[in-house]
Amino acid sequence: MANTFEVLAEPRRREILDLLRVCERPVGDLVGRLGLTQPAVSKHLKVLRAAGLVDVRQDAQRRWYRLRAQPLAEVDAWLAPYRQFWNERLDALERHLDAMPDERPGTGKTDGTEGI
Amino acid sequence: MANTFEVLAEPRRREILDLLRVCERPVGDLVGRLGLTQPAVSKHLKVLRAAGLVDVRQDAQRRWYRLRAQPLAEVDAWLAPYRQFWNERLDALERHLDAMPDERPGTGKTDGTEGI
DNA sequence: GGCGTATATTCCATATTGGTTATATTCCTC
DNA sequence: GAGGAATATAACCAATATGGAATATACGCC
Repeated sequence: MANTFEVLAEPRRREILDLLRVCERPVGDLVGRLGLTQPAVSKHLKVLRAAGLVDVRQDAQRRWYRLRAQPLAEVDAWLAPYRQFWNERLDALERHLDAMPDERPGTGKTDGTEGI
Repeated sequence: MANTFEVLAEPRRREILDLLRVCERPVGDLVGRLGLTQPAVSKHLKVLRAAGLVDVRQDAQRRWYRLRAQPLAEVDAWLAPYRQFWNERLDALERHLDAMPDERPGTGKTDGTEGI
């Protein structure tokens, strides 16, 4: 496993991250909210820990899990060049609309700078 | 499958997307660049197509595959709330470093307290 | 030290996936 | 219409991940 993308592929693990984004939580809390058995949750947490996506803090028998979002930056970085790509699509739509006979809702200004 | 995250979990599929981001390509081209067998590539393309991540255009026997980045916006949307999160961390680190008495690494001070 | 709680780990059965080989389909060219 | 190129599909195998039940471990408390 070890790869962030694979780790995120599991819906349950994304749920766990979503929960941990709100606050630090012990395993039992996650078990209750996810409707999974305790071993299943522990296993997912192990995977998340191995990927550096969560951190543990031990407090007696309880272990508080905390989000570490940093590895998600890797995903974000991979996504970055694509972002421009899907913006292009939107821009194309926009240009298309702009190119239409000047029927802009709102401003009637035509200063000629909109083609940029 | 069908879920964008799961589809992206495969390194080979991300490679395919990376290649298609550059330009539209026929299957054979991908086969050559990935060093995979043709059936393997076709399977990945099928998965990508099912997920709406690529589009096909038929031209005689050749099929040109093209990127459709839109589903990646879904991933981006999931990532959004986390983005703030990892910025916080960096900011915290920055504040931490700023708050330190001028003990920046590289100042040559050797009082032996840095092994923390 | 024994007990109960909270969590991790092991073992097992099942399911899915990615790859390979072989075959089918589609379309062009001769 | 026969042959060949480009791609898709089918059948099969090996590897792996997931979930559950049972068990082990760690810790605080009495």
